[in-house]
Amino acid sequence: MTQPMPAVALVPVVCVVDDDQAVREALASLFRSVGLAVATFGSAADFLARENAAAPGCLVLDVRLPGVSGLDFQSQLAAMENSLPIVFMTGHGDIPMSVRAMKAGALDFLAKPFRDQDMLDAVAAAIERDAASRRETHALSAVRTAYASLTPREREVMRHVTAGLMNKQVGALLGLSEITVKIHRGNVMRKMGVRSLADLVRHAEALGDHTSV
Amino acid sequence: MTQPMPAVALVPVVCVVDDDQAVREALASLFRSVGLAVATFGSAADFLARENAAAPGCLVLDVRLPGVSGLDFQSQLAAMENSLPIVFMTGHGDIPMSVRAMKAGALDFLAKPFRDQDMLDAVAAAIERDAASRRETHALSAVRTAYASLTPREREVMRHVTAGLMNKQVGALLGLSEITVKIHRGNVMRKMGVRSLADLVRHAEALGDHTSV
DNA sequence: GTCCAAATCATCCTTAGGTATGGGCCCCCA
DNA sequence: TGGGGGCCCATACCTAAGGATGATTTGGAC
Repeated sequence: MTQPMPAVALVPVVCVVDDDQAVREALASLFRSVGLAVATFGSAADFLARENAAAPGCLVLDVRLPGVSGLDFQSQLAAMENSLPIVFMTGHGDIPMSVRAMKAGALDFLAKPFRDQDMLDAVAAAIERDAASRRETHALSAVRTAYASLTPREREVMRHVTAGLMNKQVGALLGLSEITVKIHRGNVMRKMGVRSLADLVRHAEALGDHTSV
Repeated sequence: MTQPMPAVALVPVVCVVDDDQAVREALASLFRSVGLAVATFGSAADFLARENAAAPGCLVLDVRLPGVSGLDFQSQLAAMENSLPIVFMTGHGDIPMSVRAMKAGALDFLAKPFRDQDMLDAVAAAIERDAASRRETHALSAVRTAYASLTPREREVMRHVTAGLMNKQVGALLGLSEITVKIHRGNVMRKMGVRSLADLVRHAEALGDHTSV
């Protein structure tokens, strides 16, 4: 369906999942009319089996799907840490359904028939959110990689240093001399790629928000 | 600083706003049956004029209200920075209405008739969110107060110091001698109530997340 | 005019942090 | 049986940071 083009990997793709081919084609035409790349799928399984699964963009999902429901599929995607923003659409939805989807993190929930512009607005917002999410994830991944290169001892020292303790206090806590703490601390600064304690604290906070909590 | 507040101020209150007195009484009875404090209002204006407006809790709001709609009222509350979580209910709602409410931050949106337990669950979740929000706000208010006591110069120094610059670099940027920067820096540490640069950086981050963005 | 807070700078001293050099111990793996 | 990595410690030296004391200038409040 899509050509293996690595260069296109950074172009946001609107993934349309609907069992009605006419709907898929209509939506694909709509999105292409505003210059968006589109990939269409007839089922959740087809979507999961797609190539270029790491591509940015968003997911336009019919609530009623063959096999698994759109809401359950949303839960599955969340469980597998797929953070692609979802725009739901439905022809026979009700309020509890839409509320459940929104509470589960859906970006929008459109009842058919919807105006084309509403769908385009929702998709544009979803793509923007995905881009922001990816920027944040990308920035964090570098910090994670650096942190992974630390030895256990260095991580202990980093934890206490970013907590505001002095080298001598860290040494007392860990049963080390202040000199050794200094060495570990220097290694931490070098491996984490920071040149100031302020930056190290910020990196530690970014890691803590996603790992230890 | 403030007058001693009555102990009831810390008990979460469920504020019910509905123009139908029968609905108000039924909901009040429901909430009281599980030990919750309740206050009922026949209109948005009545709610805004309520006493003890700073009490924690949540808001149970009918979408259809006399005068202003529940959704517009939600926007008004957000504009006046009232962060009380809102549980909507409606007898004649539709999906776009519920989606708009959820996107605007509503905690839940229940279509009448709803099960009592669903309402109780929604209110319990809303109260919990409010409590968490107030804990965070309370922790931040102390930092804000401390920051407000800084002089303009001290804030500049704090900004550069938390950015990771050395005293001499700050001095060069601000056209000051390193000695002066040290004095300002010491004042910042004292006024902000921190004893380590790490804590100062964290406080600066907490402030920045809510003030500069 | 006087008082005070803010802002500025200086000297002196102490502590803390950073780096370099050198060495020792232990464990795993080629 | 090496070598390497992790971990530990020491001396030495330099820079950075923090605090104390003293002082000046400026601008606004009383």
